[in-house]
Amino acid sequence: MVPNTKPGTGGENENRGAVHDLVYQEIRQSLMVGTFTPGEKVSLRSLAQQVGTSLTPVRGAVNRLIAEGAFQVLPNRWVMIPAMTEEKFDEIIHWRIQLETEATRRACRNVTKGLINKVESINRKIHKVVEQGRDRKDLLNENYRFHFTIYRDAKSTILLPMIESLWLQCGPFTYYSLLSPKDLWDAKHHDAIIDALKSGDEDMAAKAVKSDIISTAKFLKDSGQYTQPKLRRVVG
Amino acid sequence: MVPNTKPGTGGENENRGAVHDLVYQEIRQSLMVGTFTPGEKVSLRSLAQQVGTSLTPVRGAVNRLIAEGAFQVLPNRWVMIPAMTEEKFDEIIHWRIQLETEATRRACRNVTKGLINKVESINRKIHKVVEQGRDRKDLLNENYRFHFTIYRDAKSTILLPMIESLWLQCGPFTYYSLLSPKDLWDAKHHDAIIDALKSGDEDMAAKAVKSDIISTAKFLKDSGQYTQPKLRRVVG
DNA sequence: TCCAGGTATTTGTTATCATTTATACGGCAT
DNA sequence: ATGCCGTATAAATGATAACAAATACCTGGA
Repeated sequence: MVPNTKPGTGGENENRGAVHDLVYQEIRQSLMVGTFTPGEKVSLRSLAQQVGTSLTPVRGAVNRLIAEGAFQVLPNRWVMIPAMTEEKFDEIIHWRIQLETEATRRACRNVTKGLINKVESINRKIHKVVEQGRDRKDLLNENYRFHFTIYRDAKSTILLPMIESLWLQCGPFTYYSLLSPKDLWDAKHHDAIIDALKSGDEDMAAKAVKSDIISTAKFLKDSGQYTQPKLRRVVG
Repeated sequence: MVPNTKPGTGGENENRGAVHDLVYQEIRQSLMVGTFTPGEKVSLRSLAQQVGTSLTPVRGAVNRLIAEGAFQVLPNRWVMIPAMTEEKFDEIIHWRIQLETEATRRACRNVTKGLINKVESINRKIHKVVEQGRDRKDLLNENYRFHFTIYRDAKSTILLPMIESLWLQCGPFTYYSLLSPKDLWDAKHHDAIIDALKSGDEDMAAKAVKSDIISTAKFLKDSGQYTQPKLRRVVG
């Protein structure tokens, strides 16, 4: 984060006119990586202080995240990370299966060598991280990259935002469930997905993705808890 | 729209603290009712002038609408009403069927006399408007109310926003297709939906909703055109 | 007549300030 | 000691101004 320049001051940042996008990405990343806990309240001012800009771009980013379901507005007009319930989680998983299998099918139909290479590369990295043990944040990021690299090739402006929204809605919960180290999540279905992409068999690809989602969901449900802390202030 | 009060001026409006919501509703209404045409560019300042506020609340509303897919951001950072293509339309219809049948099923499961009364009342109004001829704007509004009165009773924070988004994305196109007066759209499947709700038969309800969506979509595809004008300035 | 370059206008973006509203804290009465 | 009321603090919200970039327009030359 660069700006916070006075109105008149030129500001020595390239890529001007996109600060709220950077803020959006930063908050989104924080959501995916456990900086916020479900049920936690956040204030625009603390976010602004965190990212080092004024409120304006933060408001833009937060508004977008609210519309995407990542944040929730309380009657007080305060913003919080939605709590997760089992019912909600099951519903999200249900629609993730519907939408993501279809996206995978479409990606399968116009599969290219480039896609294969990209997902194989990402998958290698995932396996390496899993073997080496820790670093769950990287795991979450790479898992996201793995799936959305495929979904993007579905070339659908309808599907992609809906899937993104669903991921965003279970992002914080996912991280906190992953914290409980009973088992270690491995990306064991990823290879099946890649094989299906290689063979161009969309039924197989859809089945593999479904298995991946279900097994990950089961893993989360086993290790996660729906009780939400509601403690923790975001900054000082 | 009331405000545009100078910072110091008190401003004699009730319901303060929700201006951007009003703006959102107003723009949304405009989208549903044909004030904007697919492919048209809109500027924040003209919108602000239209609704009589400063840019700030407009920006909030527009950001939300962008996230919901109702607006689209061009590389220039300009905002436009997305154009509709046949492929996109088919995809939207496909998912509308999936999501709305499920929402209807859920509403059917916890159906109440209150819901029946509400939808019957709305449906009567629709039939009256259809008989009397014109007034397409009212027709669109009441049709929206009819369906979402049901969907809201599905009590799902996951489903409802997704369905809203899909409606919003085909809103402007819907109106413009409705302009071509080859036939007149009638709500002929609404009665079947109501009957199904009354009997609590969720399979029947789902089937009725699916028929409604398909027939409405067919109507739009017959009368509508995907070519988008791209003319028209929003105001002076 | 058509094209190029420069200026003016439009538009988005951000920062700042004023206002309002809701929560939190502290004192008073019971 | 506990509950209620008034003040203080913190929060979102809206308006405005300054800036940057892109577009539109206008002028001059070929």
